[in-house]
Amino acid sequence: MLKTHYCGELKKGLVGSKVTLAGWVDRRRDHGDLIFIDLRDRTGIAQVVFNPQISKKSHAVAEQMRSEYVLKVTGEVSLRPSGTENLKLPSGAIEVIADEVEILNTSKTPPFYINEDTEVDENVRLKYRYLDLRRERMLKNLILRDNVVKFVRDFLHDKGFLEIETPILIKSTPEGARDYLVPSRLYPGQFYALPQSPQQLKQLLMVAGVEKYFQIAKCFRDEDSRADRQPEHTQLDIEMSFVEEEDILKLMEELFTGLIEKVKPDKRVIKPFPRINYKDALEKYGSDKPDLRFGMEMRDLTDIAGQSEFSVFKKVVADGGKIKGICAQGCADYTRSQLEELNKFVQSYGAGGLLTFALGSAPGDINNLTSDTVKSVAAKYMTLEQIKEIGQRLDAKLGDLILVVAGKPKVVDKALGELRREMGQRLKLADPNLLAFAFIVNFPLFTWNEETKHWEPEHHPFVWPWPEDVSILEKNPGKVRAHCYDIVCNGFELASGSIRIHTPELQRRIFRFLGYSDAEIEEKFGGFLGAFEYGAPPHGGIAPGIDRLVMILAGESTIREVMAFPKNQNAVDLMLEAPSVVREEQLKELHIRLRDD
RNA sequence: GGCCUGUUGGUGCAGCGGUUUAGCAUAUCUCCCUGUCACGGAGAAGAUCGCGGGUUCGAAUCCCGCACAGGUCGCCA
Repeated sequence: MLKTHYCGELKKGLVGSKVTLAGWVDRRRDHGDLIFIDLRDRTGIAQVVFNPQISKKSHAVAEQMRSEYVLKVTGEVSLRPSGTENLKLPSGAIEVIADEVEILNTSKTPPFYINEDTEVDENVRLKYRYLDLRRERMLKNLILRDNVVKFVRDFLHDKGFLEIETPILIKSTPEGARDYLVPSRLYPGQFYALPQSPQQLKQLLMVAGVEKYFQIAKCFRDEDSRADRQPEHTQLDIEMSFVEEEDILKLMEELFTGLIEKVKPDKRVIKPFPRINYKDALEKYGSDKPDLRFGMEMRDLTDIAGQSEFSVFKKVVADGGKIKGICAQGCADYTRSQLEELNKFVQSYGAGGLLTFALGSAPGDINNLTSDTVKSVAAKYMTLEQIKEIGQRLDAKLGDLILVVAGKPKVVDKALGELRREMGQRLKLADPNLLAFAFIVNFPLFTWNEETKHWEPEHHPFVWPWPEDVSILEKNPGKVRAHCYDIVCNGFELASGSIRIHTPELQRRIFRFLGYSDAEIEEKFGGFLGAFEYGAPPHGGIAPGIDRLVMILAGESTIREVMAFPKNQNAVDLMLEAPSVVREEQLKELHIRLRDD
């Protein structure tokens, strides 16, 4: 090794000993005769002093040093003269008096600050990601991610899980997201697909008798990116045989609570994780991934508001719609332009508009509400009693603002749910140190797609329906319940899993119901179903997203901040400049001719 | 594909129709400095204000189009 110690290791105990450090120039402070260098490596920063009276030669070298130069320094660890200690640095009580130094490499002036935590344009950061990762924030995120993955591996190994790799080149299947395809050289016109997840493979491992499997698995989906979605992401893929839903949930709760305790002990977790029915989540929060760090639950007001003379409400009720509201505490003083902003907000989610009731001006009991202190366009078409009743249902007080959306049930839930999220953020209702985990359970097996006019799997086609519902599978598909569960945390879907179908008959029946012909089933899933003829055990699993988990733990707002080399929103790697054109010979080998359209 | 936001020296920001010769901070370069730690001091260099059109006597500033980026809807079993 070119070094005997790491910068972050230097402690008072080493005073008097000779050490050799190697790292990067974080900062140089040149006092003419005396030069201080903050030397940085992965573990931290150590101050190196170049004194011409100790070594004229080293001092001359130090005069040439610039930010990010790579150095090897040898010298004695010394206590700093009293009064010059730096309490901000862990190594601030000591310094290294350099007597030998070598510049291992020079550096151009970096395009942005490595040694300061300032916002830098993400294009520039991604282009120079190798420099961006030198910054403390990124290094911390990489270390956190390593800690998370290590904990998970140890935890699952202790529980008897086998870590098994599955291939990256697999078969394209219908359903789900758009596949990334890889052309086959040996088979003209044929393609591999990159896995959207190792779903079928892990089920086949259960048929193989592995019983407890996990993998830190790369997954690929050729869909548009978001703050929490990238073309490739990492899942903790888990599958177990002879389990019931309860076993998986218990395991996950133990994993996550243990993990937080170990890697983020400063975060608060509510135990046990609440379990919320899918239907209730939509009803109360308008989302299947609610942020449970704050309340502000939605309440149905259709029965009250529908009684009023307000034409908007009457029409919505006549059309079979519903009317729901939330209560924003202390927001009765919102200005017209603030309200208009919120109106636009709900409209962007398809709602006709937002109806507001400002309840008085000063805080007080809702029963003291008077008609002249209610501000709302609907007020004159409603009785004071009706407005009070709405307020009571939403636990509102005087001084609060009631926000109401009316329309088609799905649109109301979506728009008001997003508004709840937005208001929670504006009012800073969510405790940043709280991790509000919850299980979302009792999903329906199918969901009706209005556009294709088909029933589609709510989750995926391998989910085990409740046995007592199997008889109504074809007759009343919307009523079939699924052994399917999500883990949500702070408004993000962190994991998704299910107990799987393990008999070929039922699996075929589901495929047929979803509209596949027997020939298609054979072609797309023949191998998979064949395996199930040979004693497939009951099994199930779950797959938490590592990127999202680490993002939440790191307090970051995009998963790009916890990935070493992410792509931008348009799926471009700005550093490698991928994707790129390839040589004509490569295309020829792959039997590919480009279309020009 | 739709909607919203942004684009000003290397980086971060200000300027939002007229003494602006585009300002500030920081980085960079030169010189000075033996106890700094976001060292300090003096000086220098560095920008056709994303691109293209238009309005105007006059545009970084107003309008239109385009590009790029971010957020989001659609999409994401």
